[in-house]
Amino acid sequence: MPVVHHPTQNHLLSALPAEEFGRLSERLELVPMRLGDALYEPGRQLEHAYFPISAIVSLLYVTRTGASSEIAGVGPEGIVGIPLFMGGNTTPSSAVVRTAGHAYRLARRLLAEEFMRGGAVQRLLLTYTQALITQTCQTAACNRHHSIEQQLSRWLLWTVDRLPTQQLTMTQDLVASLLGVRRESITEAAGHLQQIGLIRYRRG
Amino acid sequence: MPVVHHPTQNHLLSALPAEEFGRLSERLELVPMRLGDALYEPGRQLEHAYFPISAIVSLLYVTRTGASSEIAGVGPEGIVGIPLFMGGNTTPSSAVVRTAGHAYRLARRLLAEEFMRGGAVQRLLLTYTQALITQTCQTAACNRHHSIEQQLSRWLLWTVDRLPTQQLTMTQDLVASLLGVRRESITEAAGHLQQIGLIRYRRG
DNA sequence: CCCCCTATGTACGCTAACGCACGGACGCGG
DNA sequence: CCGCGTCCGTGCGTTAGCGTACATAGGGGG
Repeated sequence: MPVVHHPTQNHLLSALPAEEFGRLSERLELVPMRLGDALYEPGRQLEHAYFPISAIVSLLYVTRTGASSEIAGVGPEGIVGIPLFMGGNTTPSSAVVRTAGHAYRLARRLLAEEFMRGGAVQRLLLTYTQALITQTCQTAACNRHHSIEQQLSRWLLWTVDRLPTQQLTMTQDLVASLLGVRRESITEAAGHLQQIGLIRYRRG
Repeated sequence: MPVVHHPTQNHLLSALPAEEFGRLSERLELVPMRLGDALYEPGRQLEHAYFPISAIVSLLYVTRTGASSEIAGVGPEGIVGIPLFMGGNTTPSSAVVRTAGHAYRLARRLLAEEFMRGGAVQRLLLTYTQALITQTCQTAACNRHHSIEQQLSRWLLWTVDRLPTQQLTMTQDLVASLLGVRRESITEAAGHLQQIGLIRYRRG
């Protein structure tokens, strides 16, 4: 099967054969994503799918009492908006931009049409969905069994794998609310990781 | 769209139109499922999908150190073997029979073929997959934020919803290993639930 | 250059859950 | 009816993480 690479930084898009990519490329809009932007909120109708280029997006599950936790993350390797082609038009989780950057945006109807053709687009999206399921399973297991320091480490490794540099700008407060723990616990864990020389950081 | 009900206790199968169900019904094998049977183990190639009728199956994620936790459950409303049509032929989780009963079994190739036709089978399977994702998200969030008693309650409610009677035969030890907690913690939580009159139980 | 806002560090008591150890009780098989 | 294995209850001490409160420190704007 011919796999052609295109000048796109999103791995899903660049793995598409020329034909499919050609159909889609005219419909893709390049949009900026600012830190904290909420792409989806639970219950709301989804209107677009997003293919991150340089941005990273968190899928958050927020309980009725306001406690939240990150279920999974999506970077340039994936797509935000899986429910659009899986069936429901809403999602139980919200999607928040965790690292600013850009993404290609595609309207709901166009994605659904292309998915229904059943070609490479469908196959790629389903495979990625399977990978995302795997990620949520890991998250669930980590939430039960691992210490905060372990979870922070996992989170950091996952994140720098998706960044151009090894540097990351983010407050401890934000990390804490993503992991669903106290800010002070992050201070402690990050302090320890720094002390044993695995990371360096300063304000911000 | 015509939805015809068939003499099948599996909700996915009975929601199929007559044509699709007809094609599949000859290929379905009725198999018994005993408590503790391992349908899948991580890394192993999957050979069959299972449509539970009366049985309930746990999807477990087991860490390298042996600690495990239930990611999701599958009863008569669903199917075990989602990776078969999503792409990968292996799964990161294992599947274990948690309540004995029966299921219809379908060979990998046949399920894939039917899925590729893109009709009602595909639509139903994808919608169910979306539902399962939702369930795993909830599990992840519960694992982080809720007490053991809350999680036990959720688990019990989910389970009796999928049983013919309100009765459930299971050792505390097994429940504990599913939830990924100590057996003693279950004793305590179950004892309290009994004390305030929400449940009754005895040995087994 | 200084001030203030925000982010980070630290300390203390509290609770949920853990690990371990053991006592007791139910119920099945002989 | 008796014994024994399995399952359930309980009681320790220990620990990770929480909630709260408050003390520093960096750094951008006036």
